[in-house]
Amino acid sequence: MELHDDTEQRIFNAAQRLFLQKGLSETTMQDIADLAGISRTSLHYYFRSKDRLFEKSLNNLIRNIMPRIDSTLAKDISLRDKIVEIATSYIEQLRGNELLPGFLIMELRRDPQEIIRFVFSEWTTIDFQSIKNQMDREVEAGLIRRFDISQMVITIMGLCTFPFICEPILSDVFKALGGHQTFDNFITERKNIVNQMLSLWLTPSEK
Amino acid sequence: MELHDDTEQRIFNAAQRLFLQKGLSETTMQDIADLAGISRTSLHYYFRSKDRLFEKSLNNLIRNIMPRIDSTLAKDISLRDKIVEIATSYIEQLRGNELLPGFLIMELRRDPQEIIRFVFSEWTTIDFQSIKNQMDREVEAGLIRRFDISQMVITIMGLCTFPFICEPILSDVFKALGGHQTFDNFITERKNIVNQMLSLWLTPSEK
DNA sequence: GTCTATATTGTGATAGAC
DNA sequence: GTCTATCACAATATAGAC
Repeated sequence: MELHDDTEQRIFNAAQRLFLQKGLSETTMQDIADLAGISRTSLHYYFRSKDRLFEKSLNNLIRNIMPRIDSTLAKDISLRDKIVEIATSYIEQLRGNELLPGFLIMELRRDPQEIIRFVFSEWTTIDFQSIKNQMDREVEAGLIRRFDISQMVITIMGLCTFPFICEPILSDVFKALGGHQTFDNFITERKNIVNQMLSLWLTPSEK
Repeated sequence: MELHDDTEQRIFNAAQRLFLQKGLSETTMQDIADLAGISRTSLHYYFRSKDRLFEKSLNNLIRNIMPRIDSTLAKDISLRDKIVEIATSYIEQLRGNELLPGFLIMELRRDPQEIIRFVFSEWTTIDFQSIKNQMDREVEAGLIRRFDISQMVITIMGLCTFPFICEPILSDVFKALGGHQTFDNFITERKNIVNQMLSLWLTPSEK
């Protein structure tokens, strides 16, 4: 991301923030111009159209949306430990990007193909075969329960992202349920729960 | 829902379907008129404005969005069995309403207050105190692990809704991961997984 | 590079003929 | 009730002065 000058960067930051919060169609060029402190028409000088500006924002935002798993998968630890580490570090990753999961889902509804293309480009570096091999070995050795990778991906994403998706209403839910936690505490506790749930589930049942 | 005549019903159905698919701002009165087979201006005769039409659609759609839990909670079974039954029957409930979870999340981003009001109106019938009492008794008896109700709600919603949210891209994911399942099989299998995960997690660890 | 002025289109809404 | 004609307005985008 080498942007030519300061103004261009300011516009880009403003656009990203607004798209992230409100999505494409609810964000107007006027909104972006106001936040960037520039006149509406000048946006077109830097970015030809709203669509091009959005596309650039999307490409930048979407990079933080998937769990970073390569380094964990490369470690020499059990598959169960890898999965738990992926999930908990994903929660940590989302902590600084609370709005990303909701944004992803809005995009997924608006243009599923766009998301598919991105997800696949992320997955080219992942060696699924070696995951399956490790699974075979550890199932054989009675260390882990066999699982379907698609289901695992959906499970992890659901467990980790859903609190962030619900963040706008969570503080009211806490009140209703008699609790008095902060969102931050909730997320910290969440890491433990996800850790436990995945560990227990992946442990093979003793016959 | 007693609607005056057939045309009004047709409009209402068209509007609901489009709002569900594309959300409020991406749906135009023209879209609705086309799908209902009527001229654009005639919509205003039946429903004063787009906002009123959307509000009526929302009130109707949102009723199927939360798990139906009252009858399960009233049963004379263990708390663990109640939770598992709530989750699995929720998945079954969503089967006929695949688009609802995504719609809920779009709404939640557009107008969180609206969703909060609705969730609370749904929860007035729930006796949280009796859940807590049952939990106390069963924790005492070593039958269940103590859990936080907010976390449980988020866990169940995340596990159950996320496959439906991802439905538009799931068939491509199956291909990429070498699987060849249908979405329907995936959901059936999902019920087992959610059942297992919740059961295992709620079982107290033996010391 | 940045602005003012303007073109163009799409959308929600109303008035009035039939 | 349903349509045609029209209004009002907001939003993207372009042209051209400076």
